[in-house]
Amino acid sequence: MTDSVALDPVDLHILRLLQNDARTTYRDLAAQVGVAPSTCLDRVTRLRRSGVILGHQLRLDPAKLGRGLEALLSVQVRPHRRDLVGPFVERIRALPASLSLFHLTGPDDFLVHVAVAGPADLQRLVLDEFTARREVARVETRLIFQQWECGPLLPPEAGADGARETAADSW
Amino acid sequence: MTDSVALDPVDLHILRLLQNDARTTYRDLAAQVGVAPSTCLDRVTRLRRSGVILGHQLRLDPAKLGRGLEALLSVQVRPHRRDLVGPFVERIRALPASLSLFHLTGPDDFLVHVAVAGPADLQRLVLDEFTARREVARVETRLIFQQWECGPLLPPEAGADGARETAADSW
DNA sequence: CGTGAAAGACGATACTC
DNA sequence: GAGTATCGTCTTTCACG
Repeated sequence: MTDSVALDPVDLHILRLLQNDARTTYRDLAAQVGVAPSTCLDRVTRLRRSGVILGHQLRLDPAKLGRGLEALLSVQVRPHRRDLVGPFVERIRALPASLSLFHLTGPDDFLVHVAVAGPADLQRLVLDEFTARREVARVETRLIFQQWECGPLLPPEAGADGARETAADSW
Repeated sequence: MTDSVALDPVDLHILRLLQNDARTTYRDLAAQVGVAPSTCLDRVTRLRRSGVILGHQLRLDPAKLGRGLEALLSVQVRPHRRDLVGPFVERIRALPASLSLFHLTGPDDFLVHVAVAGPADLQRLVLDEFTARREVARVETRLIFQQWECGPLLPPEAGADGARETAADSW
């Protein structure tokens, strides 16, 4: 289930192109990769079935939707027990302001990425939805100035090596 | 540019459906929304031009690509000057391990979401790409146990209200 | 601004090497 | 596993309401 999947250069090329534009047609894909369209379709189908491709997502601009202020909330849930954590997670996920939620190691248990209309909404969110809950011991709010998506996700060995295995040298 | 865009119920319905599956055909979209396929195409084209829809992205499973370990790195860049911050951002974005990068308020200036093969790679990443740089004053590493994507992003007033304006009451 | 039909393009399958 | 041909379906355009 969580096993790494064997990917050949054709798969990688396809993935790289699809990450630039997930709506590229199989014809264009085939032309750029240098194989037949049916091969592309076959590869993509296989990648979907094997779970490498989880789905297609629409990227929206929060600011254009009237959510110009984004923030990260570090949250301590105490006591950190399953019967409190489960409902907490579901509650946070259901908030319209929530974009994504992380369960982390370290002093703060959760990190919540939220998008709101402005400072007043953020204050209301923190007070009404977080600190108002008994299991929330602490909330630390950090505003997001700017945000960057990074290069396409590719296997570690993709590039030009294969020499290192588990990085057991370099000491 | 960063202005909020006026969206009618048809736009919102389309956005909600496309966020579930960005590859829904205009035909299915039309059937569910209750308008003609060509109208759907027109709306989506308009939403792309107005910048509400930034693009279509492929969601991949990092674990299936041999990147089973994800982490968040809080980074202090000191001194926090433009001539140091700019190159730092570009360097981090270019790392294969980087997924996304945030510039934040608070004691830690940046948060980096990374995906690596395992603990050894994470250690190497922190030592070679972060603490080795002179402008990086501090790095705090937190592992990601689990991660959730939250509900579709929609305008604040979408739902059932319109009563609150700037939340100036409730005190 | 939305609709409906027509033309071109695309995705998916079957067949062949 | 990869390429070619084909059919059914979808996307996209355009004139019209």
